[in-house]
Amino acid sequence: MKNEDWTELFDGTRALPRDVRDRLLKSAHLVTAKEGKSIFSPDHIPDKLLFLINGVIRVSQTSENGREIVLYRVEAGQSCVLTTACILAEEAYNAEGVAETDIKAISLPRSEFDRLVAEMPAFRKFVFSAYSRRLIDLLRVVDDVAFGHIDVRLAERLIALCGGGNDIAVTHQKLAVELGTAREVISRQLVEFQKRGWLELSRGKITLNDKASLRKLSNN
Amino acid sequence: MKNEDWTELFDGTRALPRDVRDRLLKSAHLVTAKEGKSIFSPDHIPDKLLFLINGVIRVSQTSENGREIVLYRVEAGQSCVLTTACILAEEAYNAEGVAETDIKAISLPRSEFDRLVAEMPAFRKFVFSAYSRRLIDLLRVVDDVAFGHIDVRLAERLIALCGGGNDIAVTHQKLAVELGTAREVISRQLVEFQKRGWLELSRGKITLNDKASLRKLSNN
DNA sequence: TAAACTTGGTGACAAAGTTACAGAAAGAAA
DNA sequence: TTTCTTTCTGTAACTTTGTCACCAAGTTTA
Repeated sequence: MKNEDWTELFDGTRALPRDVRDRLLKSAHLVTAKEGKSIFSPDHIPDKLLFLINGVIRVSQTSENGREIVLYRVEAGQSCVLTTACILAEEAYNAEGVAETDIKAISLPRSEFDRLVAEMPAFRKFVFSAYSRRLIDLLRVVDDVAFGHIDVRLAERLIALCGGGNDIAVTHQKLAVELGTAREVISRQLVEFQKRGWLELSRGKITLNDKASLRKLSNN
Repeated sequence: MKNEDWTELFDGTRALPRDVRDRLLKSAHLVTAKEGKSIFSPDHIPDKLLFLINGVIRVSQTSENGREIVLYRVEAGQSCVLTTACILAEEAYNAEGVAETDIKAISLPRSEFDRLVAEMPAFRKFVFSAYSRRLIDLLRVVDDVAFGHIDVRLAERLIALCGGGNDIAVTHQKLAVELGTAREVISRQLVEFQKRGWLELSRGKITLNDKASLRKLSNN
């Protein structure tokens, strides 16, 4: 991307008056990160608000005994509010954001963030909207983990990850992290799906043969 | 409580200038609800911000198949932000807030809420603080449900619920809802604790005999 | 090529959730 | 009071999920 007007890309900034947007173009700056880079973690909480232009940030949580669960993903056009939330709260938490792809984002200083929230109703709405989005994402995770069945959740996730195509490049361990369970549980379930002819397994790759059945199991 | 200055009771309003507080005393009004009353639910989302003066609101989530889990509690001096969050997001969610005791609260109209967030840094900080508090509460719930062991979680909850004393007036079913599990699982675990001499069971009541052991199991 | 690491397969077992009842205690109705 | 009804608890059998231990095949590194 050329050095274009990124304020055009976000709901929260597109609606702002021209002079404010020009101010933003000066005060904020572009940051990039390679795939796999940690964007925030308990050790490293940035004091900026991130607006994601390109790529995906995967936010996950790791337990004491090392198991991990994916909470949600921040996609292009969205902002990463968990960090700003957690600057205020001084309680311990163990969520981490990792660049799932190479990413490009706008980094907005806290002072400017505060000022925008104060002065611009459109921006305020965007921020609150982002918060509620994440709250609801988490409600969904709680529901899934507490009450969901592993076969349904796995089918759901496979459909979500294939993205139009039929192949998914993913290890059983990665899928286990998606759902917050153990690798063996995923392997078992995948073999079961394979027996039903719904998919083919190979090292590091899953080929979906019968998306309809998977979709049916996952109720979408 | 007499018709006092409730703005003194909240972090978010105590720090405001006198004239703003006087304005609030006029625009907001006192609401009360009896124990057991539903404060908000998917069917009924109030468009006000609630400031809780007295009592406790229990926020829980119910699954399709009827099982339920307690997410967190809103206590006196806190505000109930989940509702405001969810007005914006149009996605479905199934959290409900129920008055766990008789409650007394201040109801602030949305317009006034917006204005305060815009104009008053102290209020803004309070609101963001409330959001992050809930986000972190939910992170904790996810961690517990996904990775926690039921004996540890139950011990923890028993210690939290006894509140200084030794008796807890609660049914096994209620405890199951606290942890998002089944009644039978709780019964089984309570019998185990009883065998170890940590507590006594009777209908609708649990008497803790050895809080130290429970506390040790729950790692606090 | 050999060694080290990653990925996946498997069996045995433990923990937690489900199903299906039964009986005791408390409260309401006759 | 006695009977009926509801609520609460106990329990056994079974299924699902999570854990542990270990091995084998593929991949990368030395």
